[in-house]
Amino acid sequence: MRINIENINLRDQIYEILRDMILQREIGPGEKIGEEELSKKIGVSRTPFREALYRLEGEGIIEIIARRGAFVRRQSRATIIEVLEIREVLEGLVVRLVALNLSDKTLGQLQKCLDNIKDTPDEPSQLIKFTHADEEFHQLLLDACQNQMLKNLMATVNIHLQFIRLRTVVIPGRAKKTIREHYEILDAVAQKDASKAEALMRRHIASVREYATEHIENME
Amino acid sequence: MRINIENINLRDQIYEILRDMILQREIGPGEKIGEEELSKKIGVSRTPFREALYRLEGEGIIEIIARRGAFVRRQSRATIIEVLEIREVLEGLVVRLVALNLSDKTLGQLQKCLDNIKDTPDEPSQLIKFTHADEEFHQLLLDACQNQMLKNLMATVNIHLQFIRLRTVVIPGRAKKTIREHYEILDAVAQKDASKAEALMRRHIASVREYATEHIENME
DNA sequence: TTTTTGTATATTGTATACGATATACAAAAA
DNA sequence: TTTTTGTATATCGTATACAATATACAAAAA
Repeated sequence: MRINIENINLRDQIYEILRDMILQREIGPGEKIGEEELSKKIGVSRTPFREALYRLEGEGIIEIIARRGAFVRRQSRATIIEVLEIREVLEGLVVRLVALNLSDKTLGQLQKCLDNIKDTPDEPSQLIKFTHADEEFHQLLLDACQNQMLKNLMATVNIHLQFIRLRTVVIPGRAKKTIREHYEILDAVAQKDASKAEALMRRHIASVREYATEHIENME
Repeated sequence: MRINIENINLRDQIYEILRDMILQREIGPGEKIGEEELSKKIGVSRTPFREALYRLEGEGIIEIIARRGAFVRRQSRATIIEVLEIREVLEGLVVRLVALNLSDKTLGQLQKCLDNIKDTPDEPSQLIKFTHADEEFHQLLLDACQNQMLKNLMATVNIHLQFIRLRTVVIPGRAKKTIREHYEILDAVAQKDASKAEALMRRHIASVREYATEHIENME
């Protein structure tokens, strides 16, 4: 018998470092990832570095062009819509699964998450709080859904989403609308009405998608 | 200006070779993929070989254990259900998108696909034909949906499905039921009733999932 | 001046080499 | 006989070395 200690290897660590750097815009869309330069800065050789790059390419985060280099993909309007279409059905599945298998602990966490933000005024200075609350609500649901593969897929989808999330919440009056919809979803989940929860979540996400479809002309 | 010739590099080729080998059961579940041995047999060094392995791990196809090796993942009952839950909503999205954007060519191909098989007797000796027709129907829909990211996700999902597809169709009377359901879906698509098409597809996939839930005790 | 072409340089793609660890097996102890 | 422990071997993880090509820049021609 043997305890499976964490798989400590460089490629996994580098993968996460690069993913986070792209997420945090330390490497922006269209920018090149120089192997020699960045791997040296991190302090590893190119071999595990390139393994990480290849996984990122598989997830559609970067594009590797032979003998030219690895580039962070630009999010075109079409790509954003594609991601949001997928997000709609996957988030719907998440909430359906949660409704079918709800623990008191999860219910409490969701409730608290919404209650914490509900009295915050919808002002520009507070927008980051709404963004965090929004992300936390969806993340709590994801953590509670008992489908590991779905969690993995959503992790990738969320990377793509990160590029537009701030822009979608930042609309006058949108923050309060989001919270109202979250409460409705939570009610359905609490009643274990999986179909209703899924339908509400899909409409919630779809409204974000429709906004993006109309307003985002070209993402930089 | 520069024409983007196919990205000819070894890691992409090796990735496809390994994926197909696993798909065709040339390397079975639980089996080890020896780097030295197999890369030598293919005729490449371990470097691009390992890059391919790392992408496969990211897709959940294999598991890499540090200093032990890469192993084809066994499909547990829980994993199969996870995949089928995801497949249900993604296939639903596929058919919704196709209904919203249907070309005459696609409609013709789908029609022909079903007509070709509809008079085949539902006998054990013919089962492989039903399997092929089933795969072709779903693949035609996927090809026609205009969401590249969805195509990529479904490609991965389909690898996982490959392990159980034959077992799900092989039920007395199931083949004819499948064709009937496919015709109903096609009708909804032809009428451009996206919601109906999606709902029918989801029910269709869900019935496969329910069968798997009940009957598959432990996949080898 | 503008365009073209050749060469130097930098960077990626691939192979090989080296270091670390898990596994197998044999030998010794209980 | 059974269990434990030490060592040899094989295989994986990482680093380095070499090969191929894209890019930049300079020189020459138009």
